[in-house]
Amino acid sequence: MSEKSLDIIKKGTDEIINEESLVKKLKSKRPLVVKAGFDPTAPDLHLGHTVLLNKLRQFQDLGHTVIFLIGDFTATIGDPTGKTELRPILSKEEVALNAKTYKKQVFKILDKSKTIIKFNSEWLSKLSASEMIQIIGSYSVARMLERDDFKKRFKSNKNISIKEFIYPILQGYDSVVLNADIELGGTDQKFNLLMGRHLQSIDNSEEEKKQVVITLPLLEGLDGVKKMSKSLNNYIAIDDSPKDMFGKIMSISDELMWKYYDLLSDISKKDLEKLKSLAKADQKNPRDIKLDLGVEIVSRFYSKKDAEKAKDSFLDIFQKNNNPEDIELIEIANMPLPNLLKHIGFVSSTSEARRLIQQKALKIDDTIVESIDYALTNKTYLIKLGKKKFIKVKITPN
RNA sequence: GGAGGGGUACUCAAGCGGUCAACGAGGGCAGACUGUAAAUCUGCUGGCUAUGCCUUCGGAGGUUCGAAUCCUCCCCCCUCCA
Repeated sequence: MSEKSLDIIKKGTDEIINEESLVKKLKSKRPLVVKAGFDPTAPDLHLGHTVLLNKLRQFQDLGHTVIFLIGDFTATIGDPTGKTELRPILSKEEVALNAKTYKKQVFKILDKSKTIIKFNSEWLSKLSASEMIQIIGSYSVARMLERDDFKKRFKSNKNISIKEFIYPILQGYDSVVLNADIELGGTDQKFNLLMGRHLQSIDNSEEEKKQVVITLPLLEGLDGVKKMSKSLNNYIAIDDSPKDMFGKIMSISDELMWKYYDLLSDISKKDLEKLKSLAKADQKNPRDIKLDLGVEIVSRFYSKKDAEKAKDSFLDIFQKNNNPEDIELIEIANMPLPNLLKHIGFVSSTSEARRLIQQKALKIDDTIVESIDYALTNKTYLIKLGKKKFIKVKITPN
């Protein structure tokens, strides 16, 4: 192992437990088993996931094997992290379908030849009750309550299901089964990741038996406060079109931009500091720095050309206030405006459409619509709702 | 098993027989200002065939001219005791 590979691994991590052990493992020269768990729901990968995926990719490039673990069994329990709601249990078919989507998206980043996809139902669903009890018996309630989330809920008299105690234990047990050398996860997963170490060392407490835990910073979503996630709808999906991706990046706050640079861009710490000071000294407009970030990120998932195009189109629409040139055209039968807006999916109810019209958010052919009763005739119209939604509608006779 | 407290819209949280589609805060959306940034100001924030109608206050019944508000049963959460 070279010093360099350790540097690569360490870059952008939050914590490594423990580093000494990591060095030892890397020195062994054998391909290490690097595990990371994923939820079988919500297969829409977003930039938050890419922080982790990029790190996995680095391990692959250094010759190690990644186990992409789909927690189809544990998902039926519900991870206590953050929100408490129990998730709906997915059918086998749904899980398979989601896994397929994962594969499609995840190999935009990971090296297929060095990735093993596993489902933890493979072994967890076969555990007998006594085996299960044996495993969970190795941990105590007191230690469970060390976990911040549990501690808080316990203190404020919120419900904690016993089931939730089992989740981290099973996740840790996955590491035992897979013989994981290293497990990666977000900082919010630290407790769960450490559980792997605990379980791996029950029979043999040598440090070498334990997986190295590497936590990565969480990426805040577009709101700049909460973790990027699909359920909060504050995410930039890997699958977003170049335009959408670019637009979303431009909508983040300046403050958040630096974090995105740090976690998502290839820029060196030094260059980043330089950019920051330039911005601070008013020598460079933060907006332009953000434009560059947009181009860099979009380029990663599409081509440089696509990224530049997205940028140009962005500037054209929002700086020069032009309409995009490639607006979709649909044919539709004539109907009252609120219904039409609902029909084309711009709003979820006619009531919402009415409200928006009253608030002057609707433009037809670049003119604000003043009345809900505005009637369309058999022509083609350019409809703009809010700042972002455009569509051309050709009204056909009923 | 016993005693008590509680379940209200996306979240928190008022209301405790009519004026409640439900105060307030947060969030979200739209408008103004801008750099689709932040900050700020304004409005909106159940649905519909829409100045009216329909459905919401854990669930099911009931009392009443009228219920989120009262009664009965059930479900769930919390606290204390066992």
